[in-house]
Amino acid sequence: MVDVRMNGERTAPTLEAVAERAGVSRSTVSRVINGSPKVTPEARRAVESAIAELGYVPNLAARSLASRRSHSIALVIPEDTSRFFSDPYFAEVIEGVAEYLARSPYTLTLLVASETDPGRTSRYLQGGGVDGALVLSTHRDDRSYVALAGRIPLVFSGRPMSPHGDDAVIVDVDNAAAGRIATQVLVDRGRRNIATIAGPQDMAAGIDRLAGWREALEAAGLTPGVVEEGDFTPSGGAAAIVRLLDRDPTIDGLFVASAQMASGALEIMKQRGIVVPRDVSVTSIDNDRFAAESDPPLTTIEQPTQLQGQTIAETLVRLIEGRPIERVKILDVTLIERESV
Amino acid sequence: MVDVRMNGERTAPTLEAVAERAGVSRSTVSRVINGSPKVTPEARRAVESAIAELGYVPNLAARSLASRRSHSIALVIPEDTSRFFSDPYFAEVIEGVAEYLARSPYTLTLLVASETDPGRTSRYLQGGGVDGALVLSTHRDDRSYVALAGRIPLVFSGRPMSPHGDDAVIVDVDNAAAGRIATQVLVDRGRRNIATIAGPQDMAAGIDRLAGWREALEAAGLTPGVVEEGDFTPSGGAAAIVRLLDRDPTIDGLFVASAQMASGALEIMKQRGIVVPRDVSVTSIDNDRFAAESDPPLTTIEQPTQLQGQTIAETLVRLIEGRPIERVKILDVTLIERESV
DNA sequence: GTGAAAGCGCTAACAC
DNA sequence: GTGTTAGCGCTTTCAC
Repeated sequence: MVDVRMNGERTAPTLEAVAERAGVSRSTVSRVINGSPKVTPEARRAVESAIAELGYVPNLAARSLASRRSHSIALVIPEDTSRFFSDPYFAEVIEGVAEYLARSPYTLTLLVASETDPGRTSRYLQGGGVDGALVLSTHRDDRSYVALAGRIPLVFSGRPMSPHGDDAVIVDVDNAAAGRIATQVLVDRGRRNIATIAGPQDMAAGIDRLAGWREALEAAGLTPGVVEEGDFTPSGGAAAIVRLLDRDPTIDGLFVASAQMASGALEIMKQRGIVVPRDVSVTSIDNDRFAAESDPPLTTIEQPTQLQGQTIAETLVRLIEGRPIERVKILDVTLIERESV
Repeated sequence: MVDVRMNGERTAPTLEAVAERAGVSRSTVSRVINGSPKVTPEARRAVESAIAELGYVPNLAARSLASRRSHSIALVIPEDTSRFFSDPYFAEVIEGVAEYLARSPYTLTLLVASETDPGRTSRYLQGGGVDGALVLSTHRDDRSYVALAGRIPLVFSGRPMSPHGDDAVIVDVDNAAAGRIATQVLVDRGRRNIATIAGPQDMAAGIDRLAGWREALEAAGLTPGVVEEGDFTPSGGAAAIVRLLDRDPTIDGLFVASAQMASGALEIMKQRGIVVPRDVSVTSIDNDRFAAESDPPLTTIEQPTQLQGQTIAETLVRLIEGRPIERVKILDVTLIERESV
């Protein structure tokens, strides 16, 4: 039987067409496609050539309807798009995720969360289109994602801010240690009036890094210097240092919670004739281009960003497949020494 | 009847459960979900509250299997991930796409093309998981995508390099005009020995911009200066200007095919004591942070990047829905005047 | 306006 | 190892 249509519209070949052509049943075709070992070499070859001749491609919807798994996972992009793309951190996480998944049968889908209709994203995720999702934590209200965790496999990159039960799966870097180590460097350099430009206090990373700064100071028996909050961006850092110097022009040490903010702060300090590190020693977090290209280059904390990406991906896949996981995994950070202290 | 399982595993409520609870048929539920007008207000309310009470979410796989449309479109990310994220151009295109789609029933999926298995991406796209795809053109071999155009709705952002029939749908900016205008500025400033750092000659944008430069020079009766090729990145631009000055240190005008390359070139020129624009006038293409933050700020060509994103999205949606489209759409560019000429 | 019935294209027991 | 038989959860004619 030949497929003839009045309008010439071609229909994509189905698994059934492959079966007919190869002279086997649909089950056998399905087995070949899914790599089952229970197929004789002859049958396999017959099916494979039928597939090639027909240019057959399995229908994903049918497959996942029947098997109840899509073999695709989502990485939700919750921030406004422009911030997401301008922050090298996200790019590295994604690289790690993509790298891990390339070696797995899972496809990565970056889901741009609609700001206009937040429910839409969560509906999509619950609709079975993906087997699970990766959520990069943000300051935004992440309650809806936390709630989702009970319905589909979910892994958070960074601790979510919303109250989450003891069941949220989280991969985070040791932000408190990062703050502590970066501050300790300042202490070790003999700095005594150590201020900080903290990250947003509605983000876990912002809170934990500030806590680390405070801990290091207390451990050293020093009085914490002034604190100003920035939004993790260069301009936020610039604005923060202005306020900070207004409040206390006598600081001799400064811990900045992100390299982006530090680069903004450094520029203002240069304008004001403050020489780093002669007048003020500066340390930061993130080993990205902002840290390497600032003037002077920053002594900073490197987070294993790509590893974090790989780890959230691996954890999610294990979660989906029911294999054992660590519910909370904290990754270690490293000190990178440069000229800013 | 109550859903009781030995293992306590909860099953997602189906459309049928909603129908039962609302006391209507499955068809009616389906009509409500899909916004059909042929439902009485009472039936609609009954269904809606049943949906809310059950927390029902339609199964996407089943829906698209039955309706043969997924209401989701893919934006294929073909470049290596890191380049993709470091280029502000892509971010802006995506913003445009996301903005348009937010107002439509379509969901955007960024598909990270697997380098290890190129066929995988194209199989995914053919598998019916998406109704169509957006492809950002690259220097990479894009033959596989061009071929795909015959099988699923596809819109190219930028002219693909591979031979494409007269049926490829393309949205591009007027790169030739961009090159012409940027070069004309140099001519108007009285520059006579005008060189260029061209983009990669295996990318349409690189080729067209170089052609524009040449056209402007010929129209002005000037002999084209030296040409060096860069890879659109700052370091590529730096390397190119070194070679270029080696070949001809007497240039008084320079057209650079991307702001990123121009920022790299500017740095080298500064190092060598070449003062811009006193010694050499420079123009470029792209109005991004590289153009605005370079020293001096660049006179450059602004491409309507976000509009391009909106346009490719709109074109694809129209294509999917069988509405009329312009097969090739060329967007106009604008001159931005700053201090580099 | 509403319901019944017939699939969409595939996987997954189960029997052979 | 292979085929047969049921669905997966939804949309969609087609009668009513």
